[in-house]
Amino acid sequence: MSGDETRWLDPEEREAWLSYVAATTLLDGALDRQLQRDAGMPLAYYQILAMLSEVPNRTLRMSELAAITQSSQSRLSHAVARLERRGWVRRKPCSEDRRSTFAQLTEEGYAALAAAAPGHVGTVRRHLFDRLTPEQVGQLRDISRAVLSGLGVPGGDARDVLPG
Amino acid sequence: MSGDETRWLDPEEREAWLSYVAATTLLDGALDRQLQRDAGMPLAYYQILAMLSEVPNRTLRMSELAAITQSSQSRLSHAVARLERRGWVRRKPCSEDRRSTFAQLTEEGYAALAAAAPGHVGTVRRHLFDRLTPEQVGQLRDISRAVLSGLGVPGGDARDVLPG
DNA sequence: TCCAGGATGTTGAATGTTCAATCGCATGGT
DNA sequence: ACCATGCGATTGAACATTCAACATCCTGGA
Repeated sequence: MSGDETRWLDPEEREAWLSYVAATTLLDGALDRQLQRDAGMPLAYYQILAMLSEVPNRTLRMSELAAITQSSQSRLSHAVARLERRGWVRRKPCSEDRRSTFAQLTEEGYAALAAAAPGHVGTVRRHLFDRLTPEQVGQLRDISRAVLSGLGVPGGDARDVLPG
Repeated sequence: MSGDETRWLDPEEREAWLSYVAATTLLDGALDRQLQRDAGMPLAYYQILAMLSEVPNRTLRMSELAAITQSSQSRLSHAVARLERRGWVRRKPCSEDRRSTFAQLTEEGYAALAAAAPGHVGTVRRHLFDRLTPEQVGQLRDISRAVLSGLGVPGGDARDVLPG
């Protein structure tokens, strides 16, 4: 608002930032390409299916699904529409609150997820966890949580990848 | 190739992974929205302008610019086309190798970048560095570099944000 | 010299995401 | 009971990215 008091990044921060940006961009791209190539879906869709797969009845309200996948409602709505066309997800109206819609993973959707999971997890492992020490895994978790707490997300947990 | 030997994520890895995915997704979204709102450009375009701004003559070959911004050539070509329409970047042919094209930051582009930089850096600081200890900044750099080394990127450096 | 193969860059179509507007429904206050 | 307000979800248009195909040019070897 008033004077020019921008605090620029110091050299340590700058290096960390550049490495971080490059690493996340490339990692994201690698995961996306692997899934697109081997399973015909982008990473965002895999995450939707994965979240649904781990929940009772494989069903969630659209708004809950949006929250758990860090997606806007609009984005999720478009995504579920496309997943529905592929037969991987089914919409069902909610009788208690008729504004709500349930999204349910179909059998075909579960099968597609189960087929995609090993390749996806393998890629995550190869590109990320195989290169980190156990200490670094903990550090990554703590750093991520610190960022989340600044974006209005409680330190709670969630689910992904596949059920046990 | 043979039996089902998928190594799933253990609980530590799983937690780290879920936190990481949520944090990067939300951080990316926050940075993108801030820039779009305050400067009318997505983060990817900011990074293109920032890289050009820190290089002699504010000029790079398209392929170099693609490499330094972790972008595919196609993506960069589309992006530069749009930046050119806005008057922020100019293309120039390369006489030594006529397959190549130079991309040069215009004065207007530099002005747009300079106007956008304080808000962008402020957002990075608020959402990321203000929440990390100095140790964690170093950890983040090391983790990112470990990932980069597994994706065919040398541990070298690069530039971003703005020149000094 | 000639040409095969690789490098550089662009293009169009298909796909995915964002933004703003909108619709129907629920809730709480009067 | 009424209605203002806000929530849940969807839609269409604009925007951005990916993928495959293409055009152009360089390079090295026969």
